[in-house]
Amino acid sequence: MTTQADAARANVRTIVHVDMDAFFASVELLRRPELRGTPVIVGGAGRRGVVAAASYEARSYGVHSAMPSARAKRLCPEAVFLAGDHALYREVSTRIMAVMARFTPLIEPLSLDEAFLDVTAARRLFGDGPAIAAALRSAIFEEEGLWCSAGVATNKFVAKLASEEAKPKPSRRGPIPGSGVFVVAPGAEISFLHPLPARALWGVGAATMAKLDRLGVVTVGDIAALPLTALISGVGVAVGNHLHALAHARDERSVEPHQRAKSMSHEETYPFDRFERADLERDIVRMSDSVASRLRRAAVVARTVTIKVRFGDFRTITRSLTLDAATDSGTRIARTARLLLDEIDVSTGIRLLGVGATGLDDEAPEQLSLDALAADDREEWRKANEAVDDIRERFGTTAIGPAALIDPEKGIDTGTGNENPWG
DNA sequence: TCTGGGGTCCTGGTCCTG
DNA sequence: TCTGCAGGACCAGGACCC
Repeated sequence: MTTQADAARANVRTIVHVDMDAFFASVELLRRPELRGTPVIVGGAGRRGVVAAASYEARSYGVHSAMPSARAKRLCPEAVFLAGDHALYREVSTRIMAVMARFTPLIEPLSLDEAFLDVTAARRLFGDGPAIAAALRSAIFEEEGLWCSAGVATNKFVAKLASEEAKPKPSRRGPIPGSGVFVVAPGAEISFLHPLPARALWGVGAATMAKLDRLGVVTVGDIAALPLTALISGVGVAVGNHLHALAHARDERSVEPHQRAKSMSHEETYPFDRFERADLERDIVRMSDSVASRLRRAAVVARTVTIKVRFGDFRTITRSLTLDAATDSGTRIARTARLLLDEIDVSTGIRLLGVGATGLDDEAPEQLSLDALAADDREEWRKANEAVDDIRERFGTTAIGPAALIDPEKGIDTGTGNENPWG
C-alpha cells in the first residue's frame, strides 16, 4: 500500500480502474431479489445466443461471458436465464459515472461497467489513491446497491490488472469475496506483473498466445526477458513493441475523458440461416435506419459504409464503400449497403448480417455531394429525419420506421436517388 | 461445444497520383 | 511519352476487448 506522501514524493500519476462486479447480472438481481443466491445468466437463450454476463454463482459452474448459451445450460441446468435490458444498464451506468465524477472529471469509460479515473489531482481533496478507490466503492454501493472492484496503480494497464486481483472469485461453495481494492504501489509494478500469465496482458488473445507459446513464453516475466527483436520476429512489430512495453510496466497513455466513437454499426445473427435476398434487403433498410439514427443523435456523419456477412459455415466477409460526401441519412446508407450486398452470393445461406458506418466526422453532411439528392430534397429529408428522431425520442424507437419494413410486398428503395425506404 | 453484438486497432494488398 | 518509385487512400480481413 502506498501513502499520499509516497505518491507525491514519487511524483507519479494515480490511476484507478473501476470494474463493476458481474454488472448486468447484479442489476437484474436488484429488481429480482428473490433470485439472490441462485445462478443467474444474462444473455440470449435462443438457438444461437451467448452469455452476456453471469452471476458468480453461475460462474462457479464454469459459465463465463461469450460462452454459447446452449453450453451454459448444459453446465448449469438450474440457472435462471434473463434476456437483458440494455436501456436499464445504460441508465444505471450513467448514474454510476456521475458518482465517479464527484471525485474527478478525468473519467474514461471503457464500457457500461468499467472506467479509468485519473485521481492524481484529486488526492489533495480526497486522500491517496487507495482511500479514493475505497470511498468510490462505498459511494457506488450506497447509492446503487452494486459492488465494484477497483485497482490502483501508476498507469492504466497496471490499474486494470490490479482491479482483476480485487474481484470476487467463484467457487463451488459460493463466491469468495475479493479485497475490493487492490493497490500496486509505485515501484512495485514489475514484481506484481512478472508472475502473471502472459495471457493477462492487454492484447494477448488466443492467436497471439499460440505464437508466444512457440517462443516458450508462459508468464509476463518471460516476455520481459525476451530480446525485443525475438519478440517482434515472433508476433510482429506492433504487437511485439506493445507487449514489450507492457511487460516492463510502461504505459504512458493518459485518461481521455472525451473520446468520440470511430464507428457505429448494427448487426444481427439470425436464429436460422436466411436465403432470400428480399429479407436481407429489408434488414439492410432497418439496420441502416438504426445506424443513421445513432449518427444523428451523436451529431456525426460517416464517410464509409460497410456491410458484414457471415455465411452458414461461419465464413465472414466485409465489403465497404467510401462515399464522396459524409452522410447521416438512413436512405443513403441503405442504398450503399444494398449495392454492396448485390455483389454477394447469398444462396448458400446467411447467418449474420450487419451494417456499419466508419470515418466519422463532425462536419455537415452531403455538402459536396453531386450524385445525392438535390439540395432542396436534402433539406426536406434532413427535416424529415429530425422529425423522426423527435418522435422516437418521445415515443420509443419502434414508434416510427421505414415503410418498406411494414409492407413486405412493396419492396424498398431502388437506389435511384429520389426513392427512399420511408414511403 | 458451435461460436452475440458493438467496438478498436493493425496488417497487407491494390490502386491512384505526383 | 514512358517507367519506376514513394506515399496515401481505400479495402478486406484478422485479432482483440468488454
